[in-house]
Amino acid sequence: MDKLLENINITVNPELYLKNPESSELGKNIVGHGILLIDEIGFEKFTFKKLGANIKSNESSIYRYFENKHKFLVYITNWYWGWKEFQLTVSTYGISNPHEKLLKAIEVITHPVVEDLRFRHINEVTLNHIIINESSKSYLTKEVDSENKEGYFSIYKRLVNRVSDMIREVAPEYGFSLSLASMILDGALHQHFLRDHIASITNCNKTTTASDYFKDLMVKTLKMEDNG
Amino acid sequence: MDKLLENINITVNPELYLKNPESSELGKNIVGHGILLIDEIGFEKFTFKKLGANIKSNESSIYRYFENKHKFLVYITNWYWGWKEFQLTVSTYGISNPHEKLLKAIEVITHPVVEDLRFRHINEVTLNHIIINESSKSYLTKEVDSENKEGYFSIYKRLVNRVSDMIREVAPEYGFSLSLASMILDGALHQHFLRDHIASITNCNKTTTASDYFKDLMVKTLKMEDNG
DNA sequence: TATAAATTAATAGTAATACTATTAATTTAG
DNA sequence: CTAAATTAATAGTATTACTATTAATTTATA
Repeated sequence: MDKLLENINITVNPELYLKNPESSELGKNIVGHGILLIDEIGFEKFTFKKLGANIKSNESSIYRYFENKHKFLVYITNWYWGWKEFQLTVSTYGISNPHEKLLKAIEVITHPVVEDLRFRHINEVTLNHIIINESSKSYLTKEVDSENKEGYFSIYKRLVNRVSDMIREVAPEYGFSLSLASMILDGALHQHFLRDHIASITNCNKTTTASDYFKDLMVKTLKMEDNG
Repeated sequence: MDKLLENINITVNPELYLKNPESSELGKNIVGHGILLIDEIGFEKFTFKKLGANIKSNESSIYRYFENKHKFLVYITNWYWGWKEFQLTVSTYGISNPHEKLLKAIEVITHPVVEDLRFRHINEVTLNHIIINESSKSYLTKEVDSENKEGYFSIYKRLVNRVSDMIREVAPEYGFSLSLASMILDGALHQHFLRDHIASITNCNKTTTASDYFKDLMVKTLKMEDNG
């Protein structure tokens, strides 16, 4: 399988860019250093001018790739969820037991990210920080309905559906598989945020992980302990 | 009890304003119309200049009350959670059965908001929209740690703790009461958002409510059906 | 009721943001 | 080798998010 996975690349909705950033060195630099800069100064203070200075390129050159910083954020968010979906597919592929499969999926979603060397221009750990701290700003906008129609969130929706399907395989009679799946994706990010910044209102920390919490929640909600 | 409740007002951290907006007509106008304007155009496009035009007052007059629009958002978010905490206290006050009490709390948190005529300058239904769509922007910032120290989120944290306490009364052996409580508060907002904008990844709608989902989740997670 | 104090309004100004437009220089492709 | 495509550089604009100053109005109190 190794060889097969080497030349994987994550496909992102072409609506999100003017020129595919994967198609040139400058493009990869924009994405790679854009991620580092957003993590450093936050999305509000992030501008293409600053990014241009950062990569010793020009503001206007970046505008040839992305229309504005909002689309840039949606782009990297899509990339992240595409990457997660890929990991989910690979790591649950061989598992036939539905219980085991679902728990593995929860693990992939809730565990801290580690660097993926196959994508050298992207630092996935930093990207994960951005997803935790900034990604909700990509959909909490007045344009969410039109952007949803344009398919800006389709990768994320597909991922929720995959998890929902796994839930239904374990508990066909459970009526809230979509809500549970979407809550786990969002909730995991939220718990990670609280652990790092408002620790007094979460039980998640280094020893008790978010994975532990969500696996326990899943087992109890779907009554998985009885017939595993 | 009615008389007692008539002159309630919600106390918000004075760090958040320069002059208490409750102390004058202009101040109440700023808050009341600020809420309507944010709901109308979104927080990103909201400016004090536009709000000034809206209430036929001057931009600089608004700056006498609030340092910037971020503090304004934190202020109205605090007001909202203070108001919710008050509702929670009142509606669970007489209930001695812990199961019943917790389910009532979940209901208060997850049910759609209705207007509270005791606060005439604030439209709570609109404010609830803002909490769903914009409130996470009040803490997803680079300043979250220092603002947390200054007590910007203390009302919210107190509310999470109250719910967590109720959870522990029902299930003392459950180890994730804080995470569960914080997830319900955040998750309820998220499910409401999805219902309104990305409906394909939630089971919540007019007939199956977010309340139904979260109550079911609570009952199963804490095994409340066995010994209620 | 006069007058001082406090509040509110109005005007002007600034650095930065989020772009667009144009032209020049460089690279790449057939 | 030349045309096309890409990238860089420069300049410009409306808006944002404020600050500072002064004037007008309201309110409190002696």
